[in-house]
Amino acid sequence: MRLSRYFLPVLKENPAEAQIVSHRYMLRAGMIKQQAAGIYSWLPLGLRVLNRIQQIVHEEQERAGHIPLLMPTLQPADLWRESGRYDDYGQEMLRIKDRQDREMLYGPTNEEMITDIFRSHVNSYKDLPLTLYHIQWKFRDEMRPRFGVMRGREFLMKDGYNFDVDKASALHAYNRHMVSYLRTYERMGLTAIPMRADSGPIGGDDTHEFLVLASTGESEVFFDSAVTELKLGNRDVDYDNRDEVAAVCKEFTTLYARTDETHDEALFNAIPEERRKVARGIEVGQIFYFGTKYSEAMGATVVTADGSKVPVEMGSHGIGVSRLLGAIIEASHDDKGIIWPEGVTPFPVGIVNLKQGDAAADAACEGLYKALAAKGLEALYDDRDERAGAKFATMDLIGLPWRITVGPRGLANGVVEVTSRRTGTSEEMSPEAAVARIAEIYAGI
RNA sequence: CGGAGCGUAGCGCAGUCUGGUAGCGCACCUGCUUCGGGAGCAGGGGGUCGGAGGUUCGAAUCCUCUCGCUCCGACCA
Repeated sequence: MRLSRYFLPVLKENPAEAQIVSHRYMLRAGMIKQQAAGIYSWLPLGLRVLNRIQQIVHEEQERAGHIPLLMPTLQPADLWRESGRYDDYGQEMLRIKDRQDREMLYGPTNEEMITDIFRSHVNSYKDLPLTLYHIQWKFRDEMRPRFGVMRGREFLMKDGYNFDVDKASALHAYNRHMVSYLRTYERMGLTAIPMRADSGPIGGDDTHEFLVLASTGESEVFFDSAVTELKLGNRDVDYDNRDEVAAVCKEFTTLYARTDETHDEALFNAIPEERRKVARGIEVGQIFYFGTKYSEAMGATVVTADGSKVPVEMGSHGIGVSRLLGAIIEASHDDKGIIWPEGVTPFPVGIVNLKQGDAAADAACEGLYKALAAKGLEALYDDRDERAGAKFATMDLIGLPWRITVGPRGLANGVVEVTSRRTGTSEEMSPEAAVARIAEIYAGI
């Protein structure tokens, strides 16, 4: 993408309404525009990151054997009357009437609807296990939206629902989700710690929240510092192997890590003092096992091998997709702007032409741009007629992890500069070597 | 929903207390110079001061109502 033809409305000054760093940078980098309290338009740069995150979520869900579908944002009230939640949900649910005076709602979650889909089409234990998920906009009419996309009223969420014939199978689905989530967050450059959580109004027995440590987090968390060292890495987990999946879960949930809801002072104090940490965290996901709460209420049953009819065992599992943008920025930025991890960056690399209009510089930039494109890497080429300082400032703000700087001075020696946004270190090399370097960095991503 | 603030040009703000017909910086447009970390000079365009009503010769400024947004708290992906 050539910046001169792109739509990237960056702001030099901090908008007054933005109090936390991720909100400020998302506004300043031209990623979002607020339309009402907790409701945002996604501008091109923000949409690119949102799409990257969605793609990673999809890939990891499908790797775990979960099936994507898409349910609507609007739902009929009657479905929610079956579970009893139409009355329970309260003011947070946005209720609407259509022209026929039918009661509708803008979905805050989809347990009822997915259960309806399931009961309409599945009757036998032979069709299980089944996990269906979607990534869809939700609306919760929060009392107090805040912090930009971190607590919006309209937000994009991945929500998945497992259907299993018995509790052991459902718990395997729960574990499968935990492992797939660990991998998902790691691919986004995040350390998200699963913490034993409180089940809240959705109800259920087993539940973990995934928290990203950040000083601006809304939850207080207590943990053994050793949990932050755990990494899933590239290990090849067989998602169908119950013991293997359970072992990974055990590895990641044995050390103490809890939110203030479930914190146990006595257990916490048993941790060696130097590893005892109290911090704040951003909740970026949650997994639940809730058994037959919805299947019983809504008549979602299957016939088992012995011919009896049982309500299916269920769980639901969510990732706050739009919130992740904020969480990633909170976890990865400096005083100049955002620092995107390679996995989610809107563009893999930026090209800065220090002297637009200089024949050699222009030609070298065009050459780099095309050579990168040929390797499947779309660079953001700053071809504006701006001074070097302005171009650097823009690149630093929007946070592309790698920058290739091209100027007449370097070209006279046959070199361009490759700079890491994270470390700030630069290395001179030929344009061909620069392309190869960037391609190598993104080879596994 | 309780508490506290704020709405003046695209953005950041001053002006409001003490009423006299709107200003600064950035951004934008034109020209010249400049050009490896948000350039300089000169010129220019842009605002029914959130909205409605009221007081007054006169309202951004005083009064009433209203809408919106932000922050703290209780609730939440």
